[in-house]
Amino acid sequence: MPELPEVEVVRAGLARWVIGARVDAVEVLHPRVVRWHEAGPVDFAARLTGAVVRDVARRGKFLWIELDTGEALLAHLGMSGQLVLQPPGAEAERHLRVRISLDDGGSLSSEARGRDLRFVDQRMFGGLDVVPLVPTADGGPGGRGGADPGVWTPSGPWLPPQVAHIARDPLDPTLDEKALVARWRRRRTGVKRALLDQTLVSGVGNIYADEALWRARLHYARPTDAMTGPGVRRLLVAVREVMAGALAKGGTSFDSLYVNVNGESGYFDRSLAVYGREGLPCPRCGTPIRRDKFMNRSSYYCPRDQPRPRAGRW
DNA sequence: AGACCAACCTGCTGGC
DNA sequence: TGCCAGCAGGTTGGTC
Repeated sequence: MPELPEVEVVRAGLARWVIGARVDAVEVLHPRVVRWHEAGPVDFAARLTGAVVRDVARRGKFLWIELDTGEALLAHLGMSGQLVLQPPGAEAERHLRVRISLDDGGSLSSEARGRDLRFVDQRMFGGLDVVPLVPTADGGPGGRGGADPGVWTPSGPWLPPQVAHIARDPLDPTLDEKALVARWRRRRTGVKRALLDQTLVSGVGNIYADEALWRARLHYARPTDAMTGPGVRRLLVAVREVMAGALAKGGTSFDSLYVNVNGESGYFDRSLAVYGREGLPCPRCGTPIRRDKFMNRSSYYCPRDQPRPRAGRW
């Protein structure tokens, strides 16, 4: 479900409300959600209990809460995960998996005082872990530490080991665009596969890939190695435009499965040009949007603006 | 090394 | 009403 804009909205919400809070108690209601923590749920809870939140960082679709213990609570939302703040007495969500009780010691704003941080996840493709933060060669998380969505306030030069292979995202000012373009053109694959490859550029998922390809007027199967440098850069501009637009509207929600930390939906779904719009007119030319099965999922595109690839450089 | 796909889960919708 | 196929915003690990 959540792609970069949705994860960033969650990260910023957490940064706003939980920095300075102390973990009072941890309850793991479904062990599968902490399956990445090899030492098990009891150790998971013990490592968190008593820790104080220092910052909230992100790279691609991974986010982590930095703790004063030198470790971090790492989270990935998978397809259906949510991190929400609730009053402790609030009724348990149907798919509540982990409850983390926070105690602010009186230092937080009243809205966050004595809240639960809850991990809710229907399908459990997502999960939580408690991990060490290790120094990295590439100089920092690439995530954003501020409370405003997308505002660049870099955290320290360390990462959870599980995140080391994830590339920087298109909105990251320290993204090495020249190197990305070079890697992109060396790939021998289709342009949508490349967009979805988190080790090449991170944060792009099925929705924003289709939307960016529509903006750039590219068919999903266009070969990466036939693209020119300016062609790759044009596509990156389109990705940035779509993501920035989504961020400004609080992300994309088709239903209650995607919400921010306060349980509110974003409304970028109203701005989507092609995703989920099979048969509806292309906003640019009116041609009915088509849906193809591709990579075991759906690809939406305008058959007129995004014709199937032909030979030649572009 | 790089490309590609099945598997991991639950729940909802639509067709028969 | 029931059953079943198909589908959903992601990542991983395995094969080739």
